[in-house]
Amino acid sequence: MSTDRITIHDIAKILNIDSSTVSRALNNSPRVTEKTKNRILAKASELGYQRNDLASNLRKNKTNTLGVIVPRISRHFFSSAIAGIEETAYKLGYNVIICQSLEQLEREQKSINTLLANRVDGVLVSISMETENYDHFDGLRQRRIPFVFFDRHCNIPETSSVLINDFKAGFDATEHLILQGCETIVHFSGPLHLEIYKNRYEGYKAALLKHQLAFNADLVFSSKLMEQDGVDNVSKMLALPDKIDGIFSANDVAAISAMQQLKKNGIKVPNDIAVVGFSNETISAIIEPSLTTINQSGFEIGKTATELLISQIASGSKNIVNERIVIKARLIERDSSQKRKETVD
Amino acid sequence: MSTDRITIHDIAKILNIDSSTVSRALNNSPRVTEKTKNRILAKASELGYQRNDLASNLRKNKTNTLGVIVPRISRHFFSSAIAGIEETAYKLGYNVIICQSLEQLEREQKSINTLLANRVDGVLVSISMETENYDHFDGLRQRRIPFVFFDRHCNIPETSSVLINDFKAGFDATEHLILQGCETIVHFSGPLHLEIYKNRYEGYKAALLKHQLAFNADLVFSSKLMEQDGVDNVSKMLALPDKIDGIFSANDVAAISAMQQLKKNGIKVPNDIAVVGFSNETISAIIEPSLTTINQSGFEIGKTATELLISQIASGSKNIVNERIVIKARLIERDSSQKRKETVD
DNA sequence: AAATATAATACAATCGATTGTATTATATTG
DNA sequence: CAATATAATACAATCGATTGTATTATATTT
Repeated sequence: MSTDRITIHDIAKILNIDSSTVSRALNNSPRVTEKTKNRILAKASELGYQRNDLASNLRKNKTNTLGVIVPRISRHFFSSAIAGIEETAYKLGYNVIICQSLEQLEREQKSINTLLANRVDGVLVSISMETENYDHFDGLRQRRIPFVFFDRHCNIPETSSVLINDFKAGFDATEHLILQGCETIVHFSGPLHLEIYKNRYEGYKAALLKHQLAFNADLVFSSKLMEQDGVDNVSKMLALPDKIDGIFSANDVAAISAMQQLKKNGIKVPNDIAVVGFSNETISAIIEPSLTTINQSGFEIGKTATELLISQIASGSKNIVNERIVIKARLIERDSSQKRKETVD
Repeated sequence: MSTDRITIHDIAKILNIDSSTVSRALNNSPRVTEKTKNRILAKASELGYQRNDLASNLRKNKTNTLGVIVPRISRHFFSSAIAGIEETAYKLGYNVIICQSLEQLEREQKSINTLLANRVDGVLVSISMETENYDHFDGLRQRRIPFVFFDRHCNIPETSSVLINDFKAGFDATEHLILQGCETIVHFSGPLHLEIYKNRYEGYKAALLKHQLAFNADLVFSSKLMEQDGVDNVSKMLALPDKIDGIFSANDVAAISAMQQLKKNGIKVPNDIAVVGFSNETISAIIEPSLTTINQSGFEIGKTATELLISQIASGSKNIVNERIVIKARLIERDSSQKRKETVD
C-alpha cells in the first residue's frame, strides 16, 4: 500500500462522493451523516491519509502555530520556559516553532521573518542581548500578529509581557548580601539597555541606598554575562583599590565562573567574598559552595505568557495588547552567601 | 500603511502586470527583465510584502523544513546537537521544527504526525526511552520522507544513523576504572532495549572479561537514568553484599546525583568509589570532584546527521537509506576516577 | 398523495503562490 | 523592410483543503 500523497480527492473518488463531504467528515461536521462519516473515516485510515496542513492552514488563514524566539535553548531558564510554553500550547491545540537568536540581533530579525512567512498565529519573544532597536517587531504589529515578551522584554508601548519584578529581585539579592555583612559589593550586570538588567541594577542601587552604603559606578561591570565574562570580571575586580566582600551577579553563569576564578586565586567564598547569582540554573544547587540565587520559574513564566498570547489571538484584534503580568521570584539562600552562619561542610 | 496581507496579486494589480511575473521577479527568475524586476521589488518592499510560505510550499510540494525529535532540549547533549543541526540546516537553506518527546512514546508518535502534517522534507530523531516499537516510523517511510537517527537510534533495517561507538566508549570507561584499580564495578544502565545502552553495557562486560573480572548481573541497575535514579541506585548498591569500588554510569545525570548521595553517606569519591559518567554535561567539569566522562560532541553529531539527511533529501528517492556514520567520542579523565594519582585539592 | 420541511450531499470559489505554455513585443538578420 | 529569432510578459492550471450556496433526497405534516 503506497500511502504516498493521499488527498481528500482520492478518497472522494474511490467512494464516489464529493471531496467537500470528505473534508467535512474528517472534521466531524454535523452536516455529514454518521454512516458516510464512518465509510470515509475507514477508507481514510485504510489509505493512511494524513491531512496536508499547508493546504488547510492556507485556506483557513490560521495555522494554530506559535513562534518562540529565545536567546538559546540550552539555558535552563529558557528550556524550562519552553517546557511551559509547549505544555500550554499543546493543551490549547497549538503547535510551537522554536527559534534561537543566539544573542544576535540579525538572527532575531531573520527568525521573525521565518515566523511571518510561516504565518504563525502569535509570537513569544525573549530578546537577544544585542537587541537595542525594535523595528523588527513592527512587521508583527502591522500584520496584527499578537506577540508577548517574556523575561527579556522591551519597554515599548502597546506590548504585553510576562516578567518577574527584576527591581525587587535585584534589591533582595543585594540586601541579602548587606545583611550578611558585606560592605563593598560589586555588581555583574548585563547590557543595561535591556530592561531586566537595568532593573536589577536599579534594585542593587536602591538596596545600597537604603542601607547607607555608597554607590560606586566602578563596582559595576557590564558584559554579556557569559562564562568568560565572569573570569574577566574577577580580574577587573581584583585590580580595584577597594576590598570587595560581595558579588551580585545578574546571572548564574557569570557568578559560577567567577567563583571558580576566585577559588583559583585562593579567595574563599563566602568567607572572603559572598556571591549571589540570578536565575537558579540546575548547576547552582550542585556546585560547591552552592550558589545563592534568585529563582524564577521558567515553566510558570512560559505557561503564563502562552496563556496570555493565546487569549489575545482568540480575542481577535480587540486591543488588549498592553498587559503586563508579574510572576513571583524569590531569593534562594544557599552556601555561597552565608557569611554569618557557619557553613556546614 | 497597512501591510496586512499583501499578496503577489496586489502587487500585480497595482503595477498592472501579471502575478506570475511578480512571482518570477521575487524569485529572481531570468525570465523577468531587470527593469520590471526593480519596479516589482521596490513596490514589494514599499508595501511590506512577505511571501506566504504556506502557499509556496503547497504549490512546490517542498517545505525546506526539517523536523527534529529529541527526548528533551534541556539536556546539554541535545541542545548542542540542535545547535549543530540548526547551524547546518540554516546554511543549506532549511528551517527546523523542534519537538520534544519528553521520553514518552506517545508524544514521539504525535510529533511525527505533526511533522507529517506540516510536510517536512526530512526528520532527525533521537528516540525516547519508552520507544520499543518502531511502527510510527513507517508513516515516514511510506511517504518516502528521509529520516536519520542520531545518538539514540533503532536497529532496524533500511535506516541511516549518526552515532558514536557506544560499545567502545563503554569499554574505555570501564577499562579506565579497572586500570585505576577498581575490582567491583557497578554499571548504571539505561533501558536495555535502546541500542546505545545495550552497547555501553556490552562494552562494560567486554572490559571486565578482558581483565578477568567476574561479571555479575546483580551489579547492573537499569533505569531511566534520571536524577532520582542515581540516588536509588546508590541505595541498591549499598545494600549489596559486595564492596563496590567503581561506578560506570551510562549518563552524567545519574552519575552526579549518585556522587552527591555517596557524599551524604560519607563515602569518598574517588578514593572509596571511583565514578565515570557518560555525555559530558556542562556541569560535569564544574562539580567537585569533577566527573570523568565520555565526551560526545553533540554539535558534530547534529551537524553530520543534518548533512546526511539533506543529502538524502537532495538525492530524491534513490535508496542510499542505509548509511551509518560513527563520530569519535573519547574519555575525559577528571578527578572522580583518579584513584591512583593524588587528587589536587 | 401532495406540500412542505429538513437532512444529506454536490458544486464551485477560494486561500497565495508556482510554472508550463501561449502570446505579444522587441531585436536580429538577410 | 519583411522574416525570423528571441526576449518579455500574460494566461491558466495546479497544489490540497475549506466553506457558502445550490441541489437532491428523505422525512414530516396535513
